[in-house]
Amino acid sequence: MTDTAPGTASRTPTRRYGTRPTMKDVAARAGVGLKTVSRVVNGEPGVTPDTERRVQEAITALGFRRNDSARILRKGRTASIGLVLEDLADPFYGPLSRAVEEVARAHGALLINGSSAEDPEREQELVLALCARRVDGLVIIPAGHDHRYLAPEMAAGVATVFVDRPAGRIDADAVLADSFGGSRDAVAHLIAHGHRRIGFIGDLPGIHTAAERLRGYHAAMSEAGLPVHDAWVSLGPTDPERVRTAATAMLDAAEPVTALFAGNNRVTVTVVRVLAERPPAAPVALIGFDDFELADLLSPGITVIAQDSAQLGRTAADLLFRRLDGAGGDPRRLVLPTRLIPRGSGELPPPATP
Amino acid sequence: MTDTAPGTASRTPTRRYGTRPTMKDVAARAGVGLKTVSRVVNGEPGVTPDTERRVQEAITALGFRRNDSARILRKGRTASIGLVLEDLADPFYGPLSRAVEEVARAHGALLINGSSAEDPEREQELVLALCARRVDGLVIIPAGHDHRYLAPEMAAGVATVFVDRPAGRIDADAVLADSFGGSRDAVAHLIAHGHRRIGFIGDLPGIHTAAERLRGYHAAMSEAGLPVHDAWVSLGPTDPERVRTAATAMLDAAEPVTALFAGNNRVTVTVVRVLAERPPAAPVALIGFDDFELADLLSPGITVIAQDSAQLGRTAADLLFRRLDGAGGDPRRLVLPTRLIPRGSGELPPPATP
DNA sequence: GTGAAAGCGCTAACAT
DNA sequence: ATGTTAGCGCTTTCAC
Repeated sequence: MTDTAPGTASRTPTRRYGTRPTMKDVAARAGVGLKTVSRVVNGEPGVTPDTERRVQEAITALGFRRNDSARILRKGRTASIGLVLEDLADPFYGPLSRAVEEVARAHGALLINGSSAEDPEREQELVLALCARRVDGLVIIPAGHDHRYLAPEMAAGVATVFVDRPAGRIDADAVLADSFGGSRDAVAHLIAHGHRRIGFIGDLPGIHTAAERLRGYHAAMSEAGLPVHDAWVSLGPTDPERVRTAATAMLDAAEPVTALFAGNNRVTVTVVRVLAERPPAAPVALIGFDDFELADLLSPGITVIAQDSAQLGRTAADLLFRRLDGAGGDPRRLVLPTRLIPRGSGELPPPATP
Repeated sequence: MTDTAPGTASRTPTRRYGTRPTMKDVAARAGVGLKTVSRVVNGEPGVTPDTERRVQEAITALGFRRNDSARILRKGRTASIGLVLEDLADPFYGPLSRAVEEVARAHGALLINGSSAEDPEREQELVLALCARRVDGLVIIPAGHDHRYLAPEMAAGVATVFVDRPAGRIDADAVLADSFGGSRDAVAHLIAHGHRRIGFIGDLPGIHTAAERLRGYHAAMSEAGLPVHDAWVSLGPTDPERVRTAATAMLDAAEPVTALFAGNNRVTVTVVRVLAERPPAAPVALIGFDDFELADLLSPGITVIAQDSAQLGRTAADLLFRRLDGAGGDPRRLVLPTRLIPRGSGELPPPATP
């Protein structure tokens, strides 16, 4: 890892790892003042081309790189924003975080991010760590329901925007998809295609989007004058086992559901697997909330309620930087529309009843 | 957003946003010395329960949060690592970055990440920005081919591990999947099932993995004594249009290929679409490098060469932290095995020739 | 056009 | 058990 000049028997003079040259070192080597180095490094005017060259030489010779920690300490702004999401590996959040990053980049800011793993304590821990780093702002996909711990930080000037789910017990900017409307559309679509017994398998009821989607389901059913049996609704964790059990129970009941509405992409994928294992003679209709790759290539294609997660991220980040640029006013709540994409599975009719 | 004490007509004394209380402020309010506050904040011993309580009260009353920029400046270590990848939205990198994050978290470090968008300049810009922040270490999925710009940083003690692709023109740790072996296996599998004319559609030839996969393709063909026609190989960007054109050309040629090997997940998905649009009478065999969700639910299921991207990330991060803990020695290159998962598409025979 | 001095908020080293 | 002093590497201010 260390290289020695060819023909040199002894090691090159020991260079302590972790000790980096500072502006002072560069100044000494170039024979100029500290401030002149600072000017060159930051491209400030007022330096002779000749001195600038000498400083540049010293910089490359020494391998100098400005220490941004010191700079941040002095300037107060970090040019970085924090992103806290639920799970980096969830495909729904990929486009979202990428969009946030693009906006941050356009504003010359770095992205620091972490996953809460849907754990409120971990979310708080992460958020406060980011605050200690003095990020200029935060984009949060909340896992918890009580964000009062953020009040002092926000009062101190940390701009904060919540995405996908609103903040709990605190007033803050939020950018959401229309979970209620999208779900109502989905269920109404199934009803329009003749279904009367429709099941809903959703995420944990504590999660805002899950509750909204359930509300949309109930709204569509009641608007159509249809009853909802307890056995048709299942809320819980989205692990395959739970979803599989729930779906099977609804499909094997005495009066089975003829259509299913899946509350998010993970649920949908598991339901697709369950349906694929059942006799194709009596196909079950399915609509899933969230689009996913290859949904169109399955047979039948999976009808979904699509929300644009990149748009969600972009909108949130835009709002954040507007706040950072001094935009005042009350906390805003932006709700983005969803879109029903019919692909076949949501248009299957119920089995003919004699 | 601002609240006023009830019964107070005038605004509370203007609190400048962005000005946060410091340890000095806390010390003054608690009537103790600065160092005592530091002790309490950092949980160091040597503080009376009573003074500790007074300090804690002052901390919450003032909304104090330690400024980690100052701390970092003083301590020299940032407890953060940087991750530079190609595209946060690519499903292949989700599990990888999540694994890196988990390891970082286990070591009490934060993750700062950015996407290079497969642009070498942007990669360098990002890496150097992270170095300026004095990250303790870097995990890099390189976009460029010349990483000599990193030499001064590495000499200064920034631990660096490359993942998925090796570093260019510099000696550094790398954790790779066995692209060559996996590809050879894939093509040998197709040959074993009777294919003789096999097409390869891969990524840009400058990308290390793409070159290795091409090499594996050639190795398998030549080991079987089969010729390779130029028209059977297409390397280029992975956008759908390019892949679609390449696949169509190979399939519609006078002597069409009877099987395709797709060089990565994006290519595979497009090829699947192309094949789905063609007459099902003469099915074309397909193996894809990289597994992807729902590959088993398509009909036929898609046979793939799977690499464990989470394992790749975990291994890289583990190595990084071992380096940070002082592990010396020459740069290492770790190669993780791949696994062929037969699902149907790779086992289709060539059309019967009379 | 250039540089010296002060200080950002914290921790390390040394008093008391 | 607690406080004081110095200084991390930079930017700000002001003097030359």
